[in-house]
Amino acid sequence: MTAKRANYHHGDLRAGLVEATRQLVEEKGPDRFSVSDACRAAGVSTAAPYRHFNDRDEMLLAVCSEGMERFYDTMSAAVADKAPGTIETINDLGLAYIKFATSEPGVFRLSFGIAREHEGNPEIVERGQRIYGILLAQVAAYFGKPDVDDEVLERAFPLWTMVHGLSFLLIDEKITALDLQLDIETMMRENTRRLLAD
Amino acid sequence: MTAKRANYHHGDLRAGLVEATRQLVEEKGPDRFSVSDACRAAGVSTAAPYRHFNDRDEMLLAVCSEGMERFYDTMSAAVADKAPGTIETINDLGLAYIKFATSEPGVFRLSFGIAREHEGNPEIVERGQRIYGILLAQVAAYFGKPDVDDEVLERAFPLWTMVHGLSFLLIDEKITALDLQLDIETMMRENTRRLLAD
DNA sequence: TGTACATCAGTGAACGCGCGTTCACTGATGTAC
DNA sequence: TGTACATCAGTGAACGCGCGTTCACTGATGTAC
Repeated sequence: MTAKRANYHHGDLRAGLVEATRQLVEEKGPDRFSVSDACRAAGVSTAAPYRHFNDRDEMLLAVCSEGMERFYDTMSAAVADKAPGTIETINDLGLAYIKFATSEPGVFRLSFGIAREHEGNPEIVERGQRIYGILLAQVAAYFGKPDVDDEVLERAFPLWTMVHGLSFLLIDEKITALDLQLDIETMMRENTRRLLAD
Repeated sequence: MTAKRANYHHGDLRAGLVEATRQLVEEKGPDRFSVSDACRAAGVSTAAPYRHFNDRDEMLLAVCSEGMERFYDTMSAAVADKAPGTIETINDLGLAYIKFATSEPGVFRLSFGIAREHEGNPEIVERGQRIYGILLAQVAAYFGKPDVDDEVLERAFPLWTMVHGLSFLLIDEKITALDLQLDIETMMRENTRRLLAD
């Protein structure tokens, strides 16, 4: 009874639902997530979310948004305290990208994959830009440029495609399916170097 | 009435349903496809597919399998009649990959993205290997190797990650979302070259 | 400090919907005689 | 060539299910007096 009384008001149901949603997105993928599942996980009635979200999609949006913030923090941390604009630092940034993708594939998909629903959402777009900005700044530093110019954009982009492609190949298990033996770290180091060469 | 009578037996409903499924996969994505939708599109009752498929997933599997065959043909055609093992040919192969992904994003996702359902399906795995084999053969030729050895595997893989990543960035519209101006062909040519250099 | 009251987060039941799949059936077609 | 019959691809109705969302409600909490 005390338990029941204590739970009538949840405390922070919004956060609880976002966390439940995040976990379900990881378990089942963004498309298989259901509001009912999240309610079950959070231990509330199926009507409860509508005090905090307009609809199902807003719940996913919240997970996406928080996920991207976490992604930004991870990426920032990967370059903090390191010599800016070196191949090693840029490579570490790429490895951080891949690590996030493989440790939170559901959130990664939601943020960097199909996002029909959030397409053009300015908050999401802005977060994406800030994350990409970390790479741009490093590549600018590598080429000794004070600003991000066209050359920096041209040289940074292929680095993104490589870690992005590798992330998807890993989380979609293509590498194990094709039974490819490869040392990700070595592969990354060599090819980050190649992509930055002339 | 003639029409009705003519349609009672469909002729080739299996093919009709696969094509309807393929179109729906393109329109809505593999996850939003429904059997009912496909039946509506093919103009048959919802029970009809079960004469040709065991369940919903087998319909998607058929689309995936046929899609991969088409993908293989496209990739083969991209290198046929071209000097094997040159940067240009390898680059053309990459461009063909990207072109397939962008022209049939639904099928591409079904074949090269999340494929939980078809994971480990030997037919699908074999088709994947054959497709990747085209690249491996070209890279072996580039390095003047008679067979695919470890070095070939190491050098081919980053080429795959690049086109794979670029494909997803294109079909998920990350490039337009971040408002990146870039010439795909130039970007590809330069970086295929870089990835094949020492 | 104690009481009355406004607020509003969560309930529980219900809604209409589209889904995947099953079922007994029907009628077009091909084949044997 | 004409007829009887077996085959089996497609029908139409129904099933149980879980979904997203709405609704009038309830009861815990904070605040004014």
